[in-house]
Parts: sequence; structure tokens; C-alpha cells
Amino acid sequence: MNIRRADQIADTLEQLVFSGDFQDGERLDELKLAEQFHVSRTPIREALQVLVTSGMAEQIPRRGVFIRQPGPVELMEMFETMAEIEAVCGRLAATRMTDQDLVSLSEANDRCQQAIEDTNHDQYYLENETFHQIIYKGAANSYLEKQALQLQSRLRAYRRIQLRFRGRLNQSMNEHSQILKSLKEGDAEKAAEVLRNHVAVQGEKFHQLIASLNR
Amino acid sequence: MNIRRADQIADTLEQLVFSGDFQDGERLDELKLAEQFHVSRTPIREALQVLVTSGMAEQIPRRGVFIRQPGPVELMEMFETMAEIEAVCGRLAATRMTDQDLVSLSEANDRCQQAIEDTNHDQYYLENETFHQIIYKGAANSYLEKQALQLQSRLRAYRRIQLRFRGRLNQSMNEHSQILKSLKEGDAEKAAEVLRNHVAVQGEKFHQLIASLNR
DNA sequence: GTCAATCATCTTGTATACAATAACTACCTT
DNA sequence: AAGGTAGTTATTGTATACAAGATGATTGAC
Repeated sequence: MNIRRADQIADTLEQLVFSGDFQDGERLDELKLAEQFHVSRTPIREALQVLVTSGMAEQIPRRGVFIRQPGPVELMEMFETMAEIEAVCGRLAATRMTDQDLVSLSEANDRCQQAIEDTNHDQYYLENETFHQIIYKGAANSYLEKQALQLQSRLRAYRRIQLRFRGRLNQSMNEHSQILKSLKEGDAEKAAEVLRNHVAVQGEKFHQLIASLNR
Repeated sequence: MNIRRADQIADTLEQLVFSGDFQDGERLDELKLAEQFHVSRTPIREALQVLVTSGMAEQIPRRGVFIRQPGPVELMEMFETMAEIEAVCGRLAATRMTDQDLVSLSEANDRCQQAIEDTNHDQYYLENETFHQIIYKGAANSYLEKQALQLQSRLRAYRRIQLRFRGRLNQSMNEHSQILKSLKEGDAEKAAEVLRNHVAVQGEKFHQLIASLNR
């Protein structure tokens, strides 16, 4: 499908940026990258263009492109936006999800629970994402869904941090139960509120961690 | 500032796509565009990459770049998302806007009113956008603000259609008053609801128009 | 010794050349 | 005549060559 070398490189670079392999402000040297990927500068430049357009890097004319890792402030803003978007998805999903969707959601939730009992954090992480993705889809608005998915992946690396907090997993599961209940009952406002808090608390935890690191 | 020819071309193409100068599915011929802009294919290709990444065009490897105008369904989804995002901005802005922000908002509203009295639709259109932008900024979340601004510009061409409906302008001004009032009172939920309906009605009007065209 | 100016070098931006694949056409087979 | 196949053309993807601006160093003046 994707035989364009440039697109593959863009994907790879994106992964590298997400996993924090690049420092904030670091310049992406076209020649070095070309050498690393064993291609000429042309596909590298096309890949960099993608990063710039999607906001992961900044381009200064005649100077180069510099990767832009979100700072604490921007991260908090992204978490807040995520919380609000999830709330919107929840509100819409409450009246739009099919019975089949609700079954899928319930099953995803069970797998989350199972992962916790197995103390398999990676698995929990994966199933938790699925749980939320089912809600995005349940909102029956593919444009909104795409926005939600995009932000979810942007925050993936940072969301993981909350797992370090003691008791967070069980609290999270309680919240999931509430979310599931609200959606089943079709209570739009309740679903929105519970989801907003569920996601917002991740931002809080993240904030606490940042604060503790600066001490 | 922007001495990159490629960026200028990207901006120009973006404008052309927004103003509907391209048909949906139309292929963007690199050679023709290169000729039109009096440059080589290289900057054209970089510009096309930008369009593709921002979702305004689709790239099929080895086939070319095809512009993608949103269809009725996608447009309705975008209007709904816009309504929800505006609602979120309103809810946050209600407790975060400064007195100065509220003064600016009030002034923008007055200029909207003035434009209507002058039956200057273009002017109304401009001031109306300003009105909403002040609310985005009032939410004090620059990430969210950016998302809102992006969607606002994507929908600009279609939002204009509502102006055709008789009495819509006066109704719109009434809604503006309610929005302003809610924000001044710091009533977050009220502001969210009023804003959501205010924007959603544009989607409705748009829907009506589409339906009437298909008869 | 410090600051500024000029020159060399490095890097990006654009043009052109080449490679590879898809679209099209014409011819051949049945 | 219809369908398929080979060959031709056109278009995209990548490499390289060239142009222009930015960085950095060296030299000279004070």
C-alpha cells in the first residue's frame, strides 16, 4: 500500500518523536537523516513537512526544522481538551450507541479488569484505549472520532505516567463502571461529566508528578 | 518572514480549495501547477504534502494527489463538532474571561449589530468571527483555541450559507446577547448550551439547504 | 583584549535529471 | 469483433546539481 519511502520515514520519525527520542528544540538534520535512512534529502524533506504540518515540529525558513515537544503548560492544555472531547463523545454516545456497541464496551471493560487482576499493566493500557475508542465511535461522528483518536495518540506517552500512582487503577475501574452505567441508561449529561472527570484526573496526576519532579 | 516559495503556494492552494475552486476528486497536476506558479515541481510537491497532511487532499501513491471536498455527511459532522467545541470554549470561558475580555466581546457584538443595521453582510460576517474568536481565547487554553480556529476556517465557506435565511441575522443577534449575558454572569452551563445551539442551528440551516437542493 | 567586518563553510530551498510504475494505445489472437 | 498483451507514453517518486542565505571563524582596527 504505502510504497512511498517518504511516508514510511514520516511514520518512523513520528514514532521517534512520540517516544521521546528527540529533545525539545533539537534540529532535524536533513543530511544526517538521509544518511541514516539510506535515501537522498528529498524523501526526508517530505517527511519533515508532514511533521511540521501536524504540529510536531516547527520550521524556521532557511534555518531548518526543530522538533517541538509539548511543555508542561501545553500538556495540561491538551489533557484538558482531551477531557472535554471525551465528555462530548460520551454525551453524544449516550443516545447513539447501539446495543451491540454497549456489549463491546462491556467486554472491553471486562478485559481491563482482567488485566488488572493479572497485574499486566501493558495489557490494561491497551484495553483501556480500546474502551475509550469504542465510546468515540459510539458518538457516531467520524470527524469528531478522528480528532479524539489523534489526541489520544498524542497523549499516549504521558497518560502512562498515571499508572505509577498507587490505587489509581482501581479508581479508574470504578470510573469505568460509572461510565458504562451512564451510557447504558442513556444519561447523556451524567456520561459527559463522569468521562470528563475520568480523563481530567489524569491531567491532575500528571501535574502532581511534574510538580514533584521540580522539587 | 515566509520566504519559502513552497509555503506561499500551500497557502494559495489552501485558499483555492476553501473557496471551492476545485472539484471534489480533482487531481492536482504537479506539472500544470508548476507551470502556473512558475516554479519547478519541488516546491509544488511540498505544498501538496501540506494539503494532504491537513486533510484537504488525499494522496494515492504513484497516482497523485486528489482534492477532497467534504460531502454533506462530513459537513454535518463538522458542524456538530464545531458546536460542541464552541460549547466547551463557552463553558471554560465563563469562569476564565477577564473583565477586559468581556469588554472586547461586548464591543465586537456591537459591531455585529452595526453591520446588520448597515445591511453589510460581509462586515457582519467578519465581526461575527471576531466575536467567536474572543470566546475561544477566553477559554484560556491555547491548544483548544487552535483547534477551534482551525475548524472555524474550514467551515467558513459553508457557514456563509445561513445568511440566506430570512430572519436568521436577527435571531443570531438575540443568541449573541444571551451568550454575552451568560458569560458575564459566569454561568458556565448556560453559556455552553446557548453557544452549542447557536452554532448547531447553522448546521440545521445548512441541512435544510442541502435538502432543498436535492428536491 | 574586544568588537566588528569580511570571507569560507554549511545548510536549506529550488531546479533538473533519472528511475519506476501506472495509464493508454495499438496490435495480435481467437 | 472482443479481449488480452506488449509496447509506448505520461506521471509520480527519488537522486543529484545548483542557488542563496545563515552560521562561524579569521583577521584587522581600536
